[in-house]
Amino acid sequence: MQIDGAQDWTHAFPLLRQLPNELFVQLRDASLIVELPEGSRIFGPGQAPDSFLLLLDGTIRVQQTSESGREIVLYRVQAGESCALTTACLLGYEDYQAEGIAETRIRAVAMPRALFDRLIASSREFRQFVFTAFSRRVTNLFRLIEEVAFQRIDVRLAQKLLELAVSRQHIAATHQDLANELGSAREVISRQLSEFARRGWLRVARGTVEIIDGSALTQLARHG
Amino acid sequence: MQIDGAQDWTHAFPLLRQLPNELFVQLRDASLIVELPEGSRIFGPGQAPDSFLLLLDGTIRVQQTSESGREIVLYRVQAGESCALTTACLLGYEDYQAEGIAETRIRAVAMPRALFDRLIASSREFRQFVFTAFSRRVTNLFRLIEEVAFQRIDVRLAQKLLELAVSRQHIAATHQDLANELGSAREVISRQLSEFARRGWLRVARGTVEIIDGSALTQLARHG
DNA sequence: AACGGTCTGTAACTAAGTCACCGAGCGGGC
DNA sequence: GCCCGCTCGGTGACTTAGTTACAGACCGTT
Repeated sequence: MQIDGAQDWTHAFPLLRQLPNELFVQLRDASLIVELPEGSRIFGPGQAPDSFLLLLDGTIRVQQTSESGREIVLYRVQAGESCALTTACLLGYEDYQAEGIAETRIRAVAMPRALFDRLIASSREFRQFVFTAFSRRVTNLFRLIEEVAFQRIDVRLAQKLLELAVSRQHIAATHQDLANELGSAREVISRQLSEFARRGWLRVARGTVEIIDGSALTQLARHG
Repeated sequence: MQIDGAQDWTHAFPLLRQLPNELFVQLRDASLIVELPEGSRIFGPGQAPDSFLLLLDGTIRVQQTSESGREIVLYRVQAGESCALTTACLLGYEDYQAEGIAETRIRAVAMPRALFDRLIASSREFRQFVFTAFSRRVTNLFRLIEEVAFQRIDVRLAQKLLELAVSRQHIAATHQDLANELGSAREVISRQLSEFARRGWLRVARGTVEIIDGSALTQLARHG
């Protein structure tokens, strides 16, 4: 089965194409494509989602803010992934909330709750899809807890810089941005960056970090 | 529908009694009751579960250990709850692991994976049960991350002491135990306890903490 | 060129974690 | 009882992380 033109968003979710024909049609027809500008708050205090989201384009940053204003990024949802975890949580058990922010302009399929339930009920493939996404997220949350609790900040910063660099050398982020990623404080990050710069591993300029010696960072990141 | 005698474990899970008769019978017949002594490792490096657990009696402690040997308790599974999160994770996406330890002698229903899948597929009630458990756990993980990242250790210790006390005054735990609960270090906990004792909030003896002024602890616990 | 906002640097301080060591308490074996 | 060994807790010196309170640099706008 093929769907053509503007309607065909299903290429982004190969797994869903394995659905039985009937369900596939339901999914295509009952789902809504939503677009949101960069910076939108997708969910969080005051803005609970009423549907299950499949992200087509863009990235969603899920983060938490403390009373004192410090932030930490919990995870990101990329194109081709579902917002399973947070969505299901917010749908299922209202109580406490993380915040989902569109990091870029995003396009997503919003699946009504009833359809989500029907799909879970009727498709082994869809269940697999959802549970795999869940478990990957939870795995990462476990890792995050371990890192926040036990890992040194210089190691975590090195990891994060490498993660943000991905083959580029320039990272566009303020020290505050990096602190928010790690749940640390700006001054702490500034000091660490100065130290890295002193060792010749990188250069800092207003709003950017340029990686010079990636392998040194990699070594530190692996608990060097 | 009623089941009598030794077989009837379903009273612990009222929700499951709402299942359609046919499924209920399947569940009862295909599930196995397992018993494990205190201290057993239920899952973790080297011991993955092959079934979904519903806990009838006892508590399971889910924790993580760092390279350096420091530990942190992620959550506990109590009687009447499912091990949904970790189980599903370990089943779904093998990679990283927390460790599940029987804190007491435990009795649980082990549901084969195939049955779990069948129940998810066929029962709205069961889906609700599983997803609610999931979302509650994830909510708590989010809270844990926030606390580890942003909360002062004295506040966290006060919270933990109150949680462990639950209307009793005596807590049987070594300083190391308390440190493991919070993902902190023994010396840090010892110092905090000394300080609490100095203020007359509690008394410490080898292996126990006796709470004297619960309200002072409560006040601190609420970020006093 | 002046201005206001954002971003970064710095110093002094507190909190948390680490390291190394010691001694107290406790239980078992004799 | 007494000794031995182990667990548990206390302590001081030190490092790392986070906080507070600034000051100054940078940048786009007017």
